[in-house]
Amino acid sequence: MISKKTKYGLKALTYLARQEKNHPVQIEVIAKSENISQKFLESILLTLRKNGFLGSKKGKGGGYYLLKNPEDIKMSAIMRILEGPIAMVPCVSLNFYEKCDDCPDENACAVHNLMIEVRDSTLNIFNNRSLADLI
Amino acid sequence: MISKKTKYGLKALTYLARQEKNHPVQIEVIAKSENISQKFLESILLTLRKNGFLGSKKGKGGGYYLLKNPEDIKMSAIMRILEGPIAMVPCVSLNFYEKCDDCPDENACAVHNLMIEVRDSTLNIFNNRSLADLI
DNA sequence: ATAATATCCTACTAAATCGATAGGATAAAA
DNA sequence: TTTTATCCTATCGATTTAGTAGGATATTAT
Repeated sequence: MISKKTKYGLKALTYLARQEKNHPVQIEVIAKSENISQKFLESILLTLRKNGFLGSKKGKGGGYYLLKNPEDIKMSAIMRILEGPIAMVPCVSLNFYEKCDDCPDENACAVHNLMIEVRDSTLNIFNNRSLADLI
Repeated sequence: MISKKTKYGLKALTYLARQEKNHPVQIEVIAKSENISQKFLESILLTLRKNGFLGSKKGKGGGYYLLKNPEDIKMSAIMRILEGPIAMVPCVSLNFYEKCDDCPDENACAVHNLMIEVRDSTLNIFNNRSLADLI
């Protein structure tokens, strides 16, 4: 299950992807349109900006806007920033790898190989879908 | 990410799948072999028994054993008992469906359709793999 | 009978995560 | 200089996670 943070972030990004490029949208507008707590969304958009997906403008007429074309923003990149690992176990994650405490040998772990398969199939989707596909 | 409960449960099930059928194994033996807290594993095996995957025997020579052949135990069934929904959002779950508070119309939700795709690809793996495939 | 063995069951707990909320600082535009 | 809107840090209640404690129950062996 993904967190609300991730879900709200995805909805906000698709909202922005539907706008004309470089036209900033205020947090309040997105929050109301998507039924999201404004303050919560504020923090989500902030992390998306800090990670290079969004630009922002302060003052009147300000807001957030996409920095790239929706076609050029891979779902896998978004998911990793918002949700973290795509894999179901840390020992199988490509970007957030961690060793399991209970496994002396990863390759001997039955769970390991199944989870690699799941990771690959999920990644195959997220790598081949862009923000443009969500609209 | 799956919980430790799920991971430990899977490891314990594969341990039992490697035994001769109907030969009970004590919690302690599995726990030590797989480096799992015995008390924690106890509660996991209990839920697996209550959900029809395992049988148990008390007293000396007792323990847990599989009730079906490993080939006949689908990964999807195990995952749903141990982890819950396979889907990434409740509104896309087949067995644990819940409506999203923020979505007036599911079919209009951009996230929804992507998550259906992910669910189907994951389910495709879990439905076509059995406990026997983990050994 | 009774002692030993191993599951059964309920309750509790510390730590982490989640989904926010509060309140002011900062920058840009009118 | 006022208004607007993002920026930033800190806090918080509720829930979940990963266990732990301790005894009740059932089975087997002596």
